[in-house]
Amino acid sequence: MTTRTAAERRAEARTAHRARFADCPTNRLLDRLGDKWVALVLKELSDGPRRHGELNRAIAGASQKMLTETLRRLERDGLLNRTVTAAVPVRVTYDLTPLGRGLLPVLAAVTRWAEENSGRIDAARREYDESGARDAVRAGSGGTGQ
Amino acid sequence: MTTRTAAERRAEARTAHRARFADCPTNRLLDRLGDKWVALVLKELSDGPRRHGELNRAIAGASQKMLTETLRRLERDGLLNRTVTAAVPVRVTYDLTPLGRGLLPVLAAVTRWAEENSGRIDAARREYDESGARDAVRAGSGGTGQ
DNA sequence: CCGTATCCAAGAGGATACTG
DNA sequence: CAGTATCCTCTTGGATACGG
Repeated sequence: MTTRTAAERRAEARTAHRARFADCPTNRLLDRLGDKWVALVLKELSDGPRRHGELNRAIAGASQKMLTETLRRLERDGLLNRTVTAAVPVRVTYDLTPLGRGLLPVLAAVTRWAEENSGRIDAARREYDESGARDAVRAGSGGTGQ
Repeated sequence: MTTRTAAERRAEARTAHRARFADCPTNRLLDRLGDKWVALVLKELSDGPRRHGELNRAIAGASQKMLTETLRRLERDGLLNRTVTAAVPVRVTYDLTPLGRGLLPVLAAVTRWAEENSGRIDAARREYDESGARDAVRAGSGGTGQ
């Protein structure tokens, strides 16, 4: 019985596609960058090393938990270094690795586009929300429809 | 009674920071780009218009619900157009607007960096996971600690 | 063919309190 | 100062079934 239902075949395709998806470098990166506080942390560190407390104050919106988790993930990915200096009280500094620094231009490109076009996006949203998107219905000749 | 506790002042700072955060163009864009299927949709449409069914097959990992939601959001943001041709069955095509097309180079920059550096990230992760991150503890002289 | 509605599981993110 | 632990909420995303 090699006969699988259409539903089964679709389910298989899903699984296969998702496996590839999880490995895709672009999506992995966008996933990280999409983490709520990653961009802010990278930006803050772009000026030089920062202590934990400094980051905590600069990125006041993040809970301490989220800040720590974000820093841990970035450290694990090799984007920043965490340096513990044994003193009382202990001093912990974070700074970007060369790898992390290499990401800054990419982030800058995102930022530039975002700032140049956020007005257009807002305008599009207003139009969409008002006009109920009752647009562009072109009369078709009733083709095959595939 | 203008005396607020430290906790209250921190809570206020949080709220204020989050308001600014929500308006930040960069974070809004990263938020969209972080949506699980946005990058793939944009990539697929970069070659030209696509029908709903074509996207559904090309991006087999996404559920129909997510695909539709993704497309709606992108349409609302003015990044793509949705064109309905009245026929039986109905034909719906999506294609990038100039605004959406302008985003492609940014996405390309992300993709390029990701592909060039995903190996380094994987290496960093392996090292981090193995060596338990018992690194870089430099002996301090017991300074002020701020 | 295209889309919507419903239901549901998993995870992200946050508040708070406590430790070295 | 820096970090951990706990608990809780809300959002994301997926499965499934139905409607135009």
